[in-house]
Amino acid sequence: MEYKVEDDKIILTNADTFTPEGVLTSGQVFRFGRENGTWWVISGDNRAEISEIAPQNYIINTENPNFFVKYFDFDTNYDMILSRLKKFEVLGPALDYGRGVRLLRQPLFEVIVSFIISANNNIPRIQGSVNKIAEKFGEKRPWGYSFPNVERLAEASVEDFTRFGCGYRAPYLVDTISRLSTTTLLEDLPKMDTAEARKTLLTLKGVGPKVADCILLFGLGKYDVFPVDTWIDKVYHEDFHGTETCRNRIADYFVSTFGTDSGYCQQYLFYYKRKNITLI
DNA sequence: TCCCAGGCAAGGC
DNA sequence: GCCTTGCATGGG
Repeated sequence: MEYKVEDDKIILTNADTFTPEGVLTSGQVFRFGRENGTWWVISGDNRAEISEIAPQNYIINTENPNFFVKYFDFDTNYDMILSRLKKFEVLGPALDYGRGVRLLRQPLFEVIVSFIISANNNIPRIQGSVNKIAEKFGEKRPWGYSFPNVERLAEASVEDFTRFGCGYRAPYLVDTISRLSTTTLLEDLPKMDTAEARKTLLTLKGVGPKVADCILLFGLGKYDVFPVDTWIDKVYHEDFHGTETCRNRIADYFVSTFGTDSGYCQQYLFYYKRKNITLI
């Protein structure tokens, strides 16, 4: 796969390890859509539109090409990751099906808010809540609304988040956003190793083991984690025939098996397990 | 009506 | 430490 950056676009050729479906509908991002064949995604204060101009050839139109090169992680070689994971026979179907999946490098604050909302929730509802947050507290742009920064979202009340459909997570959001806006945690977390960052994240309201792992994976680029939700729980019992019931121990099992490829492995398995559920 | 969704906090032991 | 319970809300 090769890419070329121009002023207002990225040109992607021989894209054998990238598809819009794979990166956008694999449950790691909540502000995206498709309009007559063209996919769009908003991250932070940036928007991109992805068009397929030929098989495995895409044009990504955006005002910030450099942001999206990093966001889509085009400098990481997925052939290497796939060849390592391919040695595990049980992963075969998931790797074939999810060949276009990549792990996005997303803005930390947006990931923390989004995944606190994700707890015991379903993806369409999460999308609704995150988009309403942007529409009420983000900056209006020609292309829509940015996701608010921490200072701006610290103005939101429990009632606001309840109105956005966040349910019982509303007070957790207010508490955690207040803490993030009055400390240097958002600057400090990226400097920590996985264990220290995880321990720190677990002190945030609304952040337990699974949400912490999602933040580490999607917002901090830590790949030695394996978020275990209800779908991965099914994978563990149905496909790996595991006997543990405690999700912490299930996560430990996967990390000890897949090491620093755990995050990638988890995303392929999650995407494959939900293959009959369409988000767009 | 019941079950489910990218689980977590709080309380009891 | 581990185990149980309550929890908002919309969709199947």
